[in-house]
Amino acid sequence: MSTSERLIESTRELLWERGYVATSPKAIQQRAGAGQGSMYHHFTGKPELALAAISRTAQEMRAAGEEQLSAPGTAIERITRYLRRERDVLKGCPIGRLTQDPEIMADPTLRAPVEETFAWVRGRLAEVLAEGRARGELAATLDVATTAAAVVAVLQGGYVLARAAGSTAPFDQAITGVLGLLAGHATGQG
Amino acid sequence: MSTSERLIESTRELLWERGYVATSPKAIQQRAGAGQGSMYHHFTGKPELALAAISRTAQEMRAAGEEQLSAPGTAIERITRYLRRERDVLKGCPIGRLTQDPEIMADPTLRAPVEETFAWVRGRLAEVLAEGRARGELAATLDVATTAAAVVAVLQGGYVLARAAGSTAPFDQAITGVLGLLAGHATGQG
DNA sequence: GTCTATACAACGATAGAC
DNA sequence: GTCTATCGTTGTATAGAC
Repeated sequence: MSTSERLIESTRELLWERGYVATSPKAIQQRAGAGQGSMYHHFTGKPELALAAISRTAQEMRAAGEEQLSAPGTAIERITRYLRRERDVLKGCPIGRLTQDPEIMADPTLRAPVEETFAWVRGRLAEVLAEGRARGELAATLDVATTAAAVVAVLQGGYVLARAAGSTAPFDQAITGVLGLLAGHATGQG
Repeated sequence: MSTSERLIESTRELLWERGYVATSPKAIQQRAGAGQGSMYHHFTGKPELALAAISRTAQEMRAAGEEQLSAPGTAIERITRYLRRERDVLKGCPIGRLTQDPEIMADPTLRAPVEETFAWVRGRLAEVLAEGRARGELAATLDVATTAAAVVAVLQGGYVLARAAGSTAPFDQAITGVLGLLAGHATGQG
């Protein structure tokens, strides 16, 4: 792996573990096994490196989500697979956590991938729900946009609860809870 | 207001706006209108000051939640009032955001109030749901613990979505969404 | 109780040799 | 492309006068 690649991957890990403000160029260099000068040769500074890292993570998250949500099955099955796929729950969401970082939010360039990722997930979930509704699998009265927002919110909030508790249990409970609520809107005719 | 009080209040604001890592003693002093020596006279350092600030915020959050959840009305009405009460949505949850701060999570003393606050909210919501179920207002099949976790998660996740979007709209949608899902489990006999 | 002075490490970046 | 040296600033805290 090239030095440039190692720098980006190290930044991705550190942004996930510690966030932007708490990640220093020095820490990135050490994890990448690169020197000071090497990092500043490949990147203009911390913001440019962070943008490369965040863009890549956003891209991967979207690809992973698309994999679960475009798979065959009923809407509820696909959403269940999306919510229950293997996750590093206690590490939190690598994109969601960035919303708490003041310097990320203050920089439109760094914030854009975060904003786009959540807009995409909400839209994609709403599409899946709309398909289920159109097939008669879900109640005709179900509002797909607000339901999609609630589903993504449970995911993001589940991470918060898990980290607060120091346990994955609240995350699993929240997922089970929202799937139980959603089941009440299935027609049984999927 | 005493200097000590001003220091605690300034710390509360800064922890909310920027988090622990990104909040410096200097910034706290400036906002409080206090000098360097004055701060270190009243507190041993940043961690002790943060503990005072976090404890107070946790206490207030709990009191506010209790106010909505103990009010008269059906379970759904009380939870609706809790979820829809006025909030500084774009600032995020002052307690929830701390779960993303590496130094808060690494310090058991600072983390304890965060953990306790969410444990309390989940338990209290489960009680309200159990009351509604006992009264025949909610379906007997409803799992109160997982539903409570889902409701809190929607709240916390709603903040994340709103900050990512730079708009309160996704927060409101997520709340509307989960209340819509919950309505499907009402018996209509409350 | 509050102030100024001081200390020392870390941060984020630049300079210039190799 | 990578290294070491250097820089100015900020973070966090202590010392000691008033």
